Amino acid sequence: MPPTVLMVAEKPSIALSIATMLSSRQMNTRRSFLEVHEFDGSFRGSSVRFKVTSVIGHVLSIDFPPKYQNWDTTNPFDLFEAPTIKSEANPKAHVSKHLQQEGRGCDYLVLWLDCDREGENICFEVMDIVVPVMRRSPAPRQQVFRARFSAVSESDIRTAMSSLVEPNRNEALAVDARQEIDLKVGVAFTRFQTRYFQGKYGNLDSSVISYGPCQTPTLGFCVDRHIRITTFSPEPFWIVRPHGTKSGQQLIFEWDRGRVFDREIAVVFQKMVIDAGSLKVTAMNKKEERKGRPNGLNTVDMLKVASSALNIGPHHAMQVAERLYTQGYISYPRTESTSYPSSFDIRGALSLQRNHPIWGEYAQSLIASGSHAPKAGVDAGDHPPITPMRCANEAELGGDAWRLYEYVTRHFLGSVSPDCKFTRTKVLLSAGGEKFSVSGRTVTSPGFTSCMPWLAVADENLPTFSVGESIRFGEVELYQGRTSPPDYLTESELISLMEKNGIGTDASIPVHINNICERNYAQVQSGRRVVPTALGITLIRGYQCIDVDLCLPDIRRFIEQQITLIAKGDADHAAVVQHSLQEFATKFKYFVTEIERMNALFEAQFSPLADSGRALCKCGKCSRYMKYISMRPSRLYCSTCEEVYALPQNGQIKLYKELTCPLDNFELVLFSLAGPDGKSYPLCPYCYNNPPFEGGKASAVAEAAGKGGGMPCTHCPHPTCRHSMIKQGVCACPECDGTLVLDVVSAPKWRLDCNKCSCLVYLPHNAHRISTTDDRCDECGSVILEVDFNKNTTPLKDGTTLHKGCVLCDDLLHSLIEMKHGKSFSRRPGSRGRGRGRGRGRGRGRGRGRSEDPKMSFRDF
DNA sequence: GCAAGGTC
Repeated sequence: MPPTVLMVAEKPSIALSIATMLSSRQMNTRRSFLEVHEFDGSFRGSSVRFKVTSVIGHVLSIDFPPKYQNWDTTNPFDLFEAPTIKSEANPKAHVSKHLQQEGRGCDYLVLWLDCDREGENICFEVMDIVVPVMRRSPAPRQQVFRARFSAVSESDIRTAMSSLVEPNRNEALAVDARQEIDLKVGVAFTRFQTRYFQGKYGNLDSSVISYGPCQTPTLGFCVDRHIRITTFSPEPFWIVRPHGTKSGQQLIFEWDRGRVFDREIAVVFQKMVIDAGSLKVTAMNKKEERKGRPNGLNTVDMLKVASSALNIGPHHAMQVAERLYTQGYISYPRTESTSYPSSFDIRGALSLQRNHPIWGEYAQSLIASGSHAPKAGVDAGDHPPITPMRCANEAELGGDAWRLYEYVTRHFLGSVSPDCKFTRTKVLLSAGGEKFSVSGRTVTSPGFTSCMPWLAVADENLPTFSVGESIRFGEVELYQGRTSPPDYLTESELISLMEKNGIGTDASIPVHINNICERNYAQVQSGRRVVPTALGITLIRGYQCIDVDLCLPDIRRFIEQQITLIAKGDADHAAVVQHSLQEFATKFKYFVTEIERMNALFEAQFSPLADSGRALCKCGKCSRYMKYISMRPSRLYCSTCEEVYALPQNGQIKLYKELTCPLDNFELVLFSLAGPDGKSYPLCPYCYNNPPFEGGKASAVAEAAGKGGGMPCTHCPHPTCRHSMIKQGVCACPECDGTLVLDVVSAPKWRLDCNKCSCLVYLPHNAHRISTTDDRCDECGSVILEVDFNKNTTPLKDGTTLHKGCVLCDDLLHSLIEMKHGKSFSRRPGSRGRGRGRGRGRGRGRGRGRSEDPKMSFRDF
């Protein structure tokens, strides 16, 4: 067996390119969790087996340990000093397992991650996983190499392969530092603000009042513009405008002073001009000018055009572009570069378009002309600019995909076309000592504007003038205008501002814009203008009152500049993190002490919880009605106790028959998800927020109830309450480790709902009543159901309606059930007489502790 | 329920 070299790229597409190039297309591709391309070759003088695969971006992502996940018990300030953990970023993709499998026993590891800081960081994630499982070689031999390439081109890849280096730990550490700072700062501020303001106001309409060093300055830009608009006071101005006719053409001469803001002065100028009687031509100049062809197209520019010209938002534009890419219509759509690599085959790319019904002829003319040097542009060292890779027509792509493809193609054609050339003629004139001008232009060669007609330069005809000539004018108009406020930022302008200020990256800019919209801080309105909401404005004005740094782009710059010290090796990772966090912790502390100033702004804008919502159910502590606040996040508020009770989201909440929880006397509510298959379950507002059975496995049950920590009755291990999982649970879910619970309000389409996943089991639908009993099935241990069939439709022989049986083992019942959102629902063989009886009826009351998992399950088998 | 960064 020859030695093996494992090579890892940042994404599957690059692994494929690298393998294709290095193997001269002679590789075998197999599919594990991700694709692996194998071929034989030579490495450092010996014959080896190459395996090329990839990760999918970061393998790991940073978070706080579980102990710090509880919003109630964690003081946000403690987060600054809390430990952090890294866990698999996307557990479903099994990237870590994939790397271990492919790395086991390998002799060399070559890292082909993108050549930026994030890529360098991923190198170390990969090394941490792969190195421990590699074949151990004699001590001094280097086993891990870094390939540095500036483009995914054959020449670059081969050069990189022959000049391998070592991964750069400092750059990786810089990213680690950014991750930790972003996490701690973002989460601390977010949790504090959310708790503080949601505990006071009922109409904020956002599930979370988030803060982040990118999203908040992004919102800041929008609110800045809003403030400029609302504080704008228009001013009148005046312009002296002589009108004249020359060779039968009407002309308006342009005043050299532009605008004058004092009417009396403007009147004086007007009189001087009128008194002069005519305009004298003082000079004429004629210049060749050009409008430059565009650079190669990068992501940010594509997003800007998509938003401003195609009315496609950045988020959607990226989705469309990615689909075009995976279908082979355009090149990789995420790049910062606007310069074509020297190896780029412009002729070939043009050739692909030569038969296109719309621009085929134009492409042919470019090929024929033989001159198509693009502008220099910027090479960011990542991917080439976005270009078409296949010829396509509207019928094939349709809708937004076609419009985006058309733009990409026209932009490409434009970028390899000549500039647009025109002649500008400017005539200078004077009258009464005041200077005027009039200009015209004639396009001499449209160049790239032929295929990008929206950028075309229009001809402006001008009659012939000669120096010294006098032009009699007709009216000398005193035009009055008013300065007008700027408009809200267009999405495209916002992207430019973010890019200019280093907020986000090409990939994350659309995410940040999306974030501020999702949090109801801003809305994209007509003309794709980003208009901040009352919530967004109030937040930013609040930061401006307390600590303006918090919403300025400088906050991101500060972090970037700090971590650059690490990347360059000028400062120690731990020292920089420590110092930055200290700075932010101080800001956080100050923010907390001054929050009342921000609150004053909220008070003027939003309604207190006590005035919000409608009375719904009674509090178990004070027996008064609590208010249900339907605004996001929906919750219950007891104004007597001044307590907020969280509820499950995105469904309906109703009072549940005025039933009360035996543990705390709170009235139960019923939660239902929308739709015909939306499950519903009862919950006690108090227990939901304070799961009663603490310690041991019972708290694991509460935790399992979902990320919000809420514990509805369908998870409650109460032994005798008729709404508990113990009383209403029937059997284990066949799809997950949850329990199927009778949905008590599902009549007439009776069913069991899993208390964890979306699995549903429809019971006989012609039943008058279905209920759980205290009996269990002898065969499988499931709870016996009692079904009272409808008199007219009963399937029972003698017309009787009452039937008891097990949903799994009773032939009649099992034949009448139907499963939704699950694969199969049947009794597993060989289960007779085991296990199933435990749990039910053995739970104990709140606080007394439990020793046994009350959940019924098949899993013990 | 929380950040920002990769990528699908």
